[in-house]
Amino acid sequence: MMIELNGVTPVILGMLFLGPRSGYDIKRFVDNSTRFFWAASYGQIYPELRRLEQAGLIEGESAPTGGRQRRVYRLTAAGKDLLLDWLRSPALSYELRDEGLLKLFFADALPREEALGLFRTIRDRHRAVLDRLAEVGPYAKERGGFPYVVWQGGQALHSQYVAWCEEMENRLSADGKE
Amino acid sequence: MMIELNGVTPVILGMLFLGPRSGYDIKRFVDNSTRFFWAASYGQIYPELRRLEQAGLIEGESAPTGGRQRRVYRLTAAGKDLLLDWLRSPALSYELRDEGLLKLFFADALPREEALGLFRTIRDRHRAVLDRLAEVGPYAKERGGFPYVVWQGGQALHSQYVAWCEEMENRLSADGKE
DNA sequence: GAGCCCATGTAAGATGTTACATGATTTA
DNA sequence: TAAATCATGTAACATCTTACATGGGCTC
Repeated sequence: MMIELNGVTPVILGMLFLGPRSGYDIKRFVDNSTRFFWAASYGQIYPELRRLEQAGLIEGESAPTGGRQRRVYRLTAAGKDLLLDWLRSPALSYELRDEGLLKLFFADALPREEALGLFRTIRDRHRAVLDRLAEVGPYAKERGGFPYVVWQGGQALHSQYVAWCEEMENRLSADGKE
Repeated sequence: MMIELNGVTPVILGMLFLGPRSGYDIKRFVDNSTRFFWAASYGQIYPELRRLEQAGLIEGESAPTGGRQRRVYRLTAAGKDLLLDWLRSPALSYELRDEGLLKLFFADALPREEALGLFRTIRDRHRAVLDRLAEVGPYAKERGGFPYVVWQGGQALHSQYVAWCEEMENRLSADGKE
């Protein structure tokens, strides 16, 4: 019953709460949803599926597609309990690793024109994220519920980045100095 | 001359561009500045300082405080060049790991009241970040330049999180459903 | 003189990504 | 029939954090 949670545990429990899935399905779904704020790789997913099954938190069933092997997992009652425990736990980690902001932080080393160019580069990066979000938007909307709420949050967040870059570039271009 | 850049390389080059510093100084400065979007630990900093010195990108000088050993590094011309190369490189990684959004994503598993409570928890987390930012604000402002620009960006970003949480909680409380 | 800060450093472990291996099925 | 996709899995690698060891100096 006592099981250590690692980075991928809640993702798997949560994804299986949304419905039975294979490891492959989980990976694909993650890449179109939580990927924007929480990634997961095969190297984490497959070993963890077996660990969680051994602990009785999920149950796997062979469900081949033709001759193609496939193992679909579903959440057990114990697994649902653990998901709820995690959702109710006070811990809320937050880690950001943003090379754009890091470059901007040291941009005084660059000639001013190039430094201001960073705003455009960063803006474009977040536009690309917005494009990606727009691609998955229809699925998020169709699904509804909290996943769609979070999708809207992502839009707001990256739109804010874009707006901030444009505002800052304009402001700093206007002044000779900041 | 050919040297691999790792996660801590640009931080060290950038910090030494801002002025000569010891490893300890770098760590302390990072924790009050880039930490918000780019962390660095002793386990990365000290080995990297030696590697960069061997490569001729930085130069260390013993500068003890009384009998207390201390080694202060400064950027060489080659180091400055590498910093500029990095600043001009097109790559801009971005990774977010936000347990708050992850919980929100799976919040349909919770009773509605508790799910809405997540907005308050997340909001408080970002208020705490804003408090931390406010603490270092005076130093950022005094320093000015791009570090201060980035500090303002951090404020905008986390204020946006706070505002979004409050807006969403109100909106979803108003509807019986979303 | 106890406890905290300065200062350097590393070992061990946790974590995560990448790339590949395998093999079946579907699509062009 | 070649290429893409489905599907599982792991080994090797890269990365990063934590905790500790060491020792001097400062403050109460």
